[in-house]
Amino acid sequence: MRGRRVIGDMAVLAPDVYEVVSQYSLLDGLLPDERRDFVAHGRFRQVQQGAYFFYQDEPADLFYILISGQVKLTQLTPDGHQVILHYFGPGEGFGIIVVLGQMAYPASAYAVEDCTALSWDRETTRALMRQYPDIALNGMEIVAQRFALLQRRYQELATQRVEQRVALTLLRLVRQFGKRAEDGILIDISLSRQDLGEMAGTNLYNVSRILRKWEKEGIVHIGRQQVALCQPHELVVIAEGMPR
Amino acid sequence: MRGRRVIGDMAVLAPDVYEVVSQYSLLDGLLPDERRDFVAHGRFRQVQQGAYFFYQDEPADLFYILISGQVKLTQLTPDGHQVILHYFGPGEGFGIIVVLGQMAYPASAYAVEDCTALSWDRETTRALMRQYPDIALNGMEIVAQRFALLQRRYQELATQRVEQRVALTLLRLVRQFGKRAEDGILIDISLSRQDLGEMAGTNLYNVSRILRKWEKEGIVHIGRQQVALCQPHELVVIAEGMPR
DNA sequence: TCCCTTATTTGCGCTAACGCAAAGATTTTG
DNA sequence: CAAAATCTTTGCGTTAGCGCAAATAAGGGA
Repeated sequence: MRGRRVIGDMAVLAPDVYEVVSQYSLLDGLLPDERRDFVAHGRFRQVQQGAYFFYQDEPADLFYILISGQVKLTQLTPDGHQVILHYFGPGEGFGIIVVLGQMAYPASAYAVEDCTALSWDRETTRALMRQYPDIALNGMEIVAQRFALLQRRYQELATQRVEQRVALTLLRLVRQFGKRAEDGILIDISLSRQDLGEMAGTNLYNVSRILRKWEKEGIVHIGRQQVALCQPHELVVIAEGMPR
Repeated sequence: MRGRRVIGDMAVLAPDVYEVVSQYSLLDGLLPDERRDFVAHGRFRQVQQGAYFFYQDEPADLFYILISGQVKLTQLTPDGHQVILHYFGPGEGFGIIVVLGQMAYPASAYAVEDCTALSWDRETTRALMRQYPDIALNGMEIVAQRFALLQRRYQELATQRVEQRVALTLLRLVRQFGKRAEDGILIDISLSRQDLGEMAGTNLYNVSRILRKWEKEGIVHIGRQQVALCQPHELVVIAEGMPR
């Protein structure tokens, strides 16, 4: 992140911010000037590592597009269990689904690293969607994709066993956060066994046992809070098949 | 359903059809004439019991609002497991989330009973949303609610045990399809033990055992393909609490 | 550098849940 | 009305997965 100057409520942003936001598929089909208008309505916000963009059950009044950093979307159950619904990286939007309703955030957004983001409030978003209907339509498409993904994860949780779900979780994360490394493709986020458990619907003990087994089979390389895939194809086999 | 006359591609519909559709929250904030315009663009379709409105993986080109009957939204896994994502009753829309994207239906829509519905194709829907931006905004809200519901079910599946999930499933169904009856509140859809299992993420044997236990405790009345709740509050207790 | 905190591994016992099989009940069909 | 089909119940053996406990490893800060 480079600097910014604030003029009234709006932010005149460094060029790279515009780059990141305007490439988000929410703005597909808009002209450069329209994109600039959209970005100019966003308010700049920084959230430190370990802090929250918003909390579950709080009124949903802002949606965000992440510029830099990583965000974890979590849900806490009344009995203290936590579930990780999604990780977001730069250029992805979150809160977008709920900001238009009069509802509360159904989940909390936690800054895994120091983050910068732009935010838009409900009324601004509504106004922008009225002015540029493409934004609303693109929004629907983004939501549809996230919905389909969640449905699929629901189905997996209902029908697949733990080992397959961990494999599926890793494969999804590697598509989103994979970076080439010497020892395979590294999932470039801080990811504890606990985190993986909360994503795959199990506990840290099982995750540890499974990763350990895969490590011995040469399928993955694991370290503290990180996983790298050495033989992704083997994971695909595990994720799909495996007689029950 | 009363009669209909088809003029070109559009349907001039009996008043009760207009009633059902125009009360759907998708049309909130529209004037009666605008609602009529929207409804007039819908195409009438009948689907017999046991047939499908659409199949999973087929291109998503139509969305529907159900006029009469019941629809089950299901997903089939590669290894043959079925999951029930949702039941729809009259006045509810389905396929609405995906029709705007270029995606395939992520699930199949099965007619549990003889059904009648109106449908709109992608281009018509886009055009109507451009013309009446409220429709797009309402659509976002509907989607947001369905999304929050699915997230919650995901979380339940990940953290609650089977008995609680069955209780939660029944409580949700009773809110949607509950009808007063002599022996309590009947869930007025055809609902086998298998169906309940596919909703709650378990198998028919466990569902049978659990319902049987509750029957003996006087909490529910069960029959072939049906469930009535006698003491809903007891179910709430089971759904929430229960030390692990 | 050492200490403290946090993350990971692994053994172990336990039980919730699975799923076959077979019998019983209810509905549909010919 | 009998036979077939479908749905439900229940016994029973099995096991996948849970979660405590305790040891080990790896950072991070003073």
